[in-house]
Amino acid sequence: MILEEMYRSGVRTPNASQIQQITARLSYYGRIEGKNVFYWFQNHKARERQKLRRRLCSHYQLLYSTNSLPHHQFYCSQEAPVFPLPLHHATPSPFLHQVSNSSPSVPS
Amino acid sequence: MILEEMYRSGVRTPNASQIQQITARLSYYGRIEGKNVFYWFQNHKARERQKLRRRLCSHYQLLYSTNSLPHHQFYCSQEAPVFPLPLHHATPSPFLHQVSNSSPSVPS
DNA sequence: GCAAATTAATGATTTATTCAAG
DNA sequence: CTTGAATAAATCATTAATTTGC
Repeated sequence: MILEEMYRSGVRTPNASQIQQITARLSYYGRIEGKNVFYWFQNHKARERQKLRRRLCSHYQLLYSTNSLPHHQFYCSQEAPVFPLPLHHATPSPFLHQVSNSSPSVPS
Repeated sequence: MILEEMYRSGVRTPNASQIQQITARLSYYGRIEGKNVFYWFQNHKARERQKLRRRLCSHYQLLYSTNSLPHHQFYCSQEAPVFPLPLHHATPSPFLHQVSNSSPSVPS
């Protein structure tokens, strides 16, 4: 419960000193080592991502099968949205505009 | 997924004809233009760097607090790789074993 | 009820990848 | 181009839950 609370409040990859603290706190309840805390966060983070990915996956499969929509933005990790969406519409930003203008090597 | 596969296999700044090819391939799944592919690679490259920088940054913070090593000595420093952790049983991998011996920073 | 068998969850280890430094 | 370090992803191993046949 303590670890999940920490995870919920944003802890993902605690550094050595954080791990120290957490371990100290948990050791009240029984024998535990820093590596156990380390592994817990590794595994928990990975498995949360996995769950999210599965959810999105089935969602997009659904969309795909019903609407023939492309399933862009397949999964997003907490800190880094991975697949950007194709822009289907209008008005590129000035910067983008400039890039595309000065770069005929990247045609539409 | 396709783009990440390409990125993983080394594509970073595709040239015009590469972008053309990629765009053609992706257009199977929906509307997409060359600039979207171009931007994707720009952004993905940048964000991967960002992530790494964050990681290194927190690592440096840690070292500072524990060892007071200057940045440029860090990678050469003999002691103080931080993670992976000690194994307690059976034939640990050479890698982990070596690290755990030299890494007191996340003790049990 | 109650073990054996099966499935799910969790802990631990290995592998693959990323960027930057040399 | 190679190497080091961090760590995400995949996998292996073990423990907990659940199901099944009696």
